[in-house]
Amino acid sequence: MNYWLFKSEPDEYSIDDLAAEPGRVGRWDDIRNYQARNFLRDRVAGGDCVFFYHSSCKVPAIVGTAEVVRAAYPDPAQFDPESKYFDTKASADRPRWFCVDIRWLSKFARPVPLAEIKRNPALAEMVLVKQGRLSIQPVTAQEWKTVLALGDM
DNA sequence: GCCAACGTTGGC
DNA sequence: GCCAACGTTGGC
Repeated sequence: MNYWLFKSEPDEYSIDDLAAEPGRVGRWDDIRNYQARNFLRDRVAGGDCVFFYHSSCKVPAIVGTAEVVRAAYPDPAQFDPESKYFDTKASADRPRWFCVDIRWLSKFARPVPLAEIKRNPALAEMVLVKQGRLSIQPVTAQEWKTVLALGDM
């Protein structure tokens, strides 16, 4: 069982949008960054736990949790000529982009802002702190526990 | 809206 | 096979 952090712009898809899905299950798609793609395709597995992070907004923060209910499968948008995520170099037998399904688990009583994470010595090694601009990233079990305690009190 | 970090692309 | 250009991401 692994821990992850998934970033999403709340204007596009927020944790409340996930909670509003049928069965609270939503598709995590539109990933078009190779590092993120590789994690998604090769490492993210069913049953893994996910921090839901709101990016590119007023207060970037970890806002809740989800679980992976379906491991990587080809992102349908890459095959759809009408989609802005259409990719001419992708084919059914050689898909380039992948997505997973996740289920809403919790929304924090209190979001844990990026600024606070950066100040916390216990979280100094988080990929979120060390490397920006990565929308799918691993989280350690210790980091998971620490952030949960901060947000879910 | 600027620009920095990262991986891929493509000209040579 | 080098490396500059480019696309994506995302904090500020």
